[in-house]
Amino acid sequence: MPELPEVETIKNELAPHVIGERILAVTILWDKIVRQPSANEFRRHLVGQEVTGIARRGKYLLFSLKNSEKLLVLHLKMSGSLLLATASTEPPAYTRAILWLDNGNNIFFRDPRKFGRLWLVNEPAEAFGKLGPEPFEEDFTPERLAGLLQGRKAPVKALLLDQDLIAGIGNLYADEALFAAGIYPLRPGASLTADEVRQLHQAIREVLMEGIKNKGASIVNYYRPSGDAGHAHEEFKVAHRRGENCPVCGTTLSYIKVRGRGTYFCPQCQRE
DNA sequence: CCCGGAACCTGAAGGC
DNA sequence: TGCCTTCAGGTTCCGG
Repeated sequence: MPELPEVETIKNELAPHVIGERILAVTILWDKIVRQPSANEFRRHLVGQEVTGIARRGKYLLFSLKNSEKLLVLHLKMSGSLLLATASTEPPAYTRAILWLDNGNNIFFRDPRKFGRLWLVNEPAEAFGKLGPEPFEEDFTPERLAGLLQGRKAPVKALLLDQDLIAGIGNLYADEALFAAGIYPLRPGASLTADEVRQLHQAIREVLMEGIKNKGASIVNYYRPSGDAGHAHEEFKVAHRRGENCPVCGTTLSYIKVRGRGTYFCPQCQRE
């Protein structure tokens, strides 16, 4: 599913079609997609509201409304996408919810695996609790990263995926960042030197920035609101490149599982 | 608190 | 072809 660069792309490309538009109707095709409140209350509160803005926090999207203090919060999880369509377009297969807008730019929330969720909340924390710093905010410094890794025995890759520590990094960009920093994914968090932490900090920002520039990575189930693919995966060095060679040294890339997640790295450039 | 694994879902792809 | 296993970009819950 979308990680930070994909969610950022969706936000950017959705915004001009959605901000200032009124929600004429809400269709929920699978009730459990609405996490809070009930599907009925969710629908009732949103109908007639005007969308005034879209923001991203980590991998969450937040829609603000004109005549309500409440926020519409959304998470796409593994397989969700938001597709824009005109009123005449049929909802694609696996559409779980639809927002009908008064300019005909309806939003289809498509999600084959049914992991995605919607919330209507007074405070963002009701939807996502505690989230770590945004990678591009000023408060995310190398020192802050060092503090987050301090005393942690878990693999550094697992820590990068922990949204309580840093918001927005997912499985693909974690692999890319560790490769760019030359760090073996199973290294305990606390074992990184100050220099390695600095490199990792810079690598995180670089790979995420590159991902945004390329409009996200379309490996499975990621589409931009237009239905187009992103291009970030074409630039990936190791992520999801099983059996291929390291673009730096030519060594065959390794594949292991870290906390159940497929992990790609170069055994030569990222030594134990 | 920290850590690792299972659970939540469905479909596609690969091996035999 | 058919069947079985593995894999897929995430989060949450549960046990140690």
